[in-house]
Amino acid sequence: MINSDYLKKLNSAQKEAVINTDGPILVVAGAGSGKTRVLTSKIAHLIKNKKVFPNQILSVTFTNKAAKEMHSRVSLMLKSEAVGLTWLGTFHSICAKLLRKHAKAAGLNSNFTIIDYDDQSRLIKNICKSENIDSKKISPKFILSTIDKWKNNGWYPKEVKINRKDIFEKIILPIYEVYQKKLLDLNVCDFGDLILHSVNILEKNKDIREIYINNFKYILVDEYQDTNFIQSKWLNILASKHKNICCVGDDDQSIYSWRGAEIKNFLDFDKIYENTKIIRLEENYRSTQNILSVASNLISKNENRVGKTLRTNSIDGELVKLNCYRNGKDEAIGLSDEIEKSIKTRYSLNNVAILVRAIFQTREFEERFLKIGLPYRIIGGTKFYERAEIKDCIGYLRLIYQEKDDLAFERIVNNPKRSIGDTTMKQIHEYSKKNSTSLYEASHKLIENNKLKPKAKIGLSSFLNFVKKWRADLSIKKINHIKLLQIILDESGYSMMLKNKKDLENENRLENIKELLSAMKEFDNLESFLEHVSLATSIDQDWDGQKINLMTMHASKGLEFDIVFLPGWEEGLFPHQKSLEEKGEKGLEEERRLAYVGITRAKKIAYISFSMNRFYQGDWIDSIASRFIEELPEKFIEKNIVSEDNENQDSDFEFNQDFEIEESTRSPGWIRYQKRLK
DNA sequence: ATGAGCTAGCTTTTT
DNA sequence: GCTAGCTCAT
Repeated sequence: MINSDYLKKLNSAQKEAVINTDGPILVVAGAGSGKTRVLTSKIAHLIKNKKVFPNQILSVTFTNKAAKEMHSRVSLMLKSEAVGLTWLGTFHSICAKLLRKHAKAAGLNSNFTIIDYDDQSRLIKNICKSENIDSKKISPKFILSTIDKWKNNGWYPKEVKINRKDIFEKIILPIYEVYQKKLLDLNVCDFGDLILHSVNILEKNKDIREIYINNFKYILVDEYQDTNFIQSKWLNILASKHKNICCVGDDDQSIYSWRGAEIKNFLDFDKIYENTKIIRLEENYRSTQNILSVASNLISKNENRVGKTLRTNSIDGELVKLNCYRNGKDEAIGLSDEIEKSIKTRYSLNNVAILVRAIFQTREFEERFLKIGLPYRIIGGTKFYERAEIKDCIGYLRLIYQEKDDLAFERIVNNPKRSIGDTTMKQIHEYSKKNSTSLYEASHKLIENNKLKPKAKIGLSSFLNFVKKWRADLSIKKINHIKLLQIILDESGYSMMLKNKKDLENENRLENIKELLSAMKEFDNLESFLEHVSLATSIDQDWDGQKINLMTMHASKGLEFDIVFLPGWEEGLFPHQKSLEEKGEKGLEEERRLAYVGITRAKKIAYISFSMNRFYQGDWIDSIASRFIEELPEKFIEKNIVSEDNENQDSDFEFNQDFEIEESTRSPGWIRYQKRLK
């Protein structure tokens, strides 16, 4: 009975994690130990063997990608039985769903809009202006991060406990108060609100709480080490009745403390839940023994961790390679030469990754790859839905969908230009404030009352007429959301504006809009598309073709590659100076975990490198090898010493810095580059 | 209402 | 050294 197909593929620890369904369980899942397999098998097991209804299982992840991955894997196992897994999603999407059902209890309408950082920032700036707070003294960014911190602590304005040591907090608190009120007025939520309101509703309303704590017989949580206070509270409330909560995570991969994640949730799980069963997944299915040894050795330098020993049945494989370069450019050259000479023929470029600490580090490699014609893709960077042109499109759609959406109104009313400047906007704002109406409504009234300058009046009324027309297109003519956006782009003159400026950037923008239009096809209607957009950051990366992957180590979590390059291991850069300055020893440990994440992405070969000199923020700086390099176990490392200079053996190693110029100019990539020039 | 000119800041960023 | 964001002048 229990030996169903999906159980046969599991090792004993994994199986134990799957079949122990009842009571609190903490699965300590080392890198590459098959935690997603455990989670998905567990869902299958609950439905198939325990006869649990899919909608009684709450499965939470942090990213859309992870949720999608889980869903598709479960679907593969269960086929049609997986239908009805309605509560599988990210913290934010599940909270949004819950909140839409009970919006009234939080003082919202169920059609509230979820706003992003940009909108938040604009709101804060507006508030600072009207409250006469100099935004040079306290940046909106800082204000928002403080508010976010408070929300992560579960504090509404009234509940904030000011940190007396922080001189800014007492200035920020009144802003928070106004901000929070403004959000309700506008019928919008920021990301923090989704969870904060949800917790609040569950706490304050017994009837609503009962619905969910009865319904969620089983709760599964992915990446538990990344939860913050309010998220864990939310889980604790929901698990309070059945206590069948299974959290999976790896304390060694906790790299988001700066986003409010508290490993404490993970480390103290068994203190919160009596009789917690702790299961360790220590068998690694990803990396070679050598790679694993290096990673394990490094992470063992951390004090603050549960502690585990990863094993593998895999071969020792190649030693982890450690290279020193003269400068950043040489590093890029050396690395690309290695790819050309020995990697490219044996591995798919899709299985090669360069993982960096900070995103700007990718530039050096990009330049090199462009020069020698190696294809690459950058993962991360500016998010698709954060691009200006995409936000403009969404702004139009949002305003059409919801008249009250002042933030959308502000964004697009003068874009493309309709001669609506600051003066007009000020008038609209004042009117809307005085009469408590939306900006849209206020504009109407101002035109009716003939209060505007002629030029502005023409621009504004044509804009309003278009909006009215588009709304009719949507609600009366029942035009679908894709066609609607095309009409908008056409009639508003937005497309024209982009087409008229003929440069690469605008061509890119048009491309992006095309991509947006095609992404919209996945959704049935405008409403579901807008919900998706507000909770999504990127549309699926193109995995077409063979390309080297460039990304930050943060972005690489959860991924794996045959070949991994880890350049830039220099003091100041990695571990990053700021991290040490702000968080001291704790910061250092998090950086070390980041190194651990980086190394454990590699399946076959890992290359670590640093350079003696780097052009950084406009200056050449001498750099020294990262302290992490000294922590690497010599036994599993191959130092590429080209030099005969052995004098300083004790004070670490010396690398030959005298690369001959010809060496690099004769590289395969260079030759190809020369050929292309002809 | 657009652009020149200046200043500040410069880590990561699952949602 | 680069660039985003702001101010001030046109």
